[in-house]
Amino acid sequence: MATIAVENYLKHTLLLAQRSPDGLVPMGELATALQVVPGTATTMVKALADSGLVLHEPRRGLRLTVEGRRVALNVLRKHRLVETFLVNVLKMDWAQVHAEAEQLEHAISDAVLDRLDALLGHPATDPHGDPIPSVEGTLSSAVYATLASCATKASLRVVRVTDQTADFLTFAEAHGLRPGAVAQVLDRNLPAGLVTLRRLRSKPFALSLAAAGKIWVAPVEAG
Amino acid sequence: MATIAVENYLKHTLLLAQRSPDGLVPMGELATALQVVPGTATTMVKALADSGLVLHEPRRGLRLTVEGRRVALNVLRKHRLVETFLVNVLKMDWAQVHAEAEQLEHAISDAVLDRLDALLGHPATDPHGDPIPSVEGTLSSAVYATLASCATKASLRVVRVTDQTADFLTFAEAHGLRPGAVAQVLDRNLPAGLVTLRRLRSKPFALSLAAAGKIWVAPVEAG
DNA sequence: GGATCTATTTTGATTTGTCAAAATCCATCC
DNA sequence: GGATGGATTTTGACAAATCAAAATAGATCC
Ligand SMILES: [Mn+2]
Ligand SMILES: [Mn+2]
Ligand SMILES: [Mn+2]
Ligand SMILES: [Mn+2]
Repeated sequence: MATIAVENYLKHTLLLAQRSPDGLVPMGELATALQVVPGTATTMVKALADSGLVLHEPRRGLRLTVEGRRVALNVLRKHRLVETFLVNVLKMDWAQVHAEAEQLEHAISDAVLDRLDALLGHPATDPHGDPIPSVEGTLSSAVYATLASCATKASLRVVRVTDQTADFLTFAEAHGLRPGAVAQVLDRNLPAGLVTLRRLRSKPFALSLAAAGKIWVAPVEAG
Repeated sequence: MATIAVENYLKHTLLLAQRSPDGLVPMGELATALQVVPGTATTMVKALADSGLVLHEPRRGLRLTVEGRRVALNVLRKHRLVETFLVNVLKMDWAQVHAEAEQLEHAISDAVLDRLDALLGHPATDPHGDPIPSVEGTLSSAVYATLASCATKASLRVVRVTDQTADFLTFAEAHGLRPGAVAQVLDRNLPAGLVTLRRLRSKPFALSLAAAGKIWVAPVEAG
């Protein structure tokens, strides 16, 4: 069985590999994500490579093997289903559940996972709009526009909020920016780095381009 | 924060101290319960004593400090509430949930614990009839008769099944011996070590005195 | 092409939790 | 009172995961 540390290394490797065309994850990015010093990541990655869970290309980075990806997807599925349970069933704050799931993802058996999945009605996404890997190991990689890149004036549906920090999620929540909400970009001022937004029947407000880029949106008529 | 190992040592110390009038737990019993060799338990207990969680009386045993007992009760509360959740909400087999809870008890935060407790309606006992410690840290120590010690012929209500092994629980379940069930002892043959039992409107069956001693019962009119 | 800078790796050490096996204590039994 | 035996402790070793700091490899920039 994979230890908690191994599960965390594999899960973060999967997440970092997503935004890298060749799936190669630099050692430094992995170390930062896991909050360890670079030397620790190197040591661990070599051990993971010995176990056949990753391929280590010295000085270039690492990538998951098929087996490593299988384990990582299972952990990610647990993480996101647990978050969904905590929000939908236990009614916890969506800003808190990431930290909780970070622990629970390692303690839940596959048997409990299946029951949770059924109880929740086999959800496709978690409370933040993050896709939940299927039991078979498929993970949606759909890419959307963001409030920093979308057309102005059009009505758009929020589909995903890609920042797990409690502060950002609390801010988003306060302005009604959760998956399902409808909003339109009134104005985008690139020199100032500001986006002005209005939710359906609410007062307009502004946020930075950096913050806007974390909110993914889709046309209202779709799905 | 206490590590998983520390939490397990404290929880098992609490459980073993329950059936010892002075609360002193011999090192060997603790080692057996935790499935480690005696030397490992000695080493760990000395570390726990340094942390102020137990008192170590060399060659005699150990006992929990007030702080150690507080931590142990919190872990036990998590264990038993998780078992209750797994059986009552996720409809899992009561023979499986002990092993699941053994992991989950270390991954659940106090915030999640409170929500679970509310969702379950603040239960007093878990699916096996084991008392759930209160948030304030009180734990019922009520002692009942067992099918090995109770009066014969009288109708009795099962209140607790004190063996967590899957085999025994599956056997008990198969004969309807779960908390709430009503049964009577038809006969007790001490030389043969056999107890003959009948549940309400069911065929009589026999089990060993050892097995009968694990089923706790109370008069039907009580509680 | 050589100096410089940065990411990565290596080295040596530490913490936590464990085992195997030897040493020791102490209660009990003649 | 001394021998015996079982429980406990000690000793030495090990695996997993980590850090601090030194060494190294590559890329980049004159
Ligand atoms: Mn985690
Ligand atoms: Mn999420
Ligand atoms: Mn446990
Ligand atoms: Mn129980």
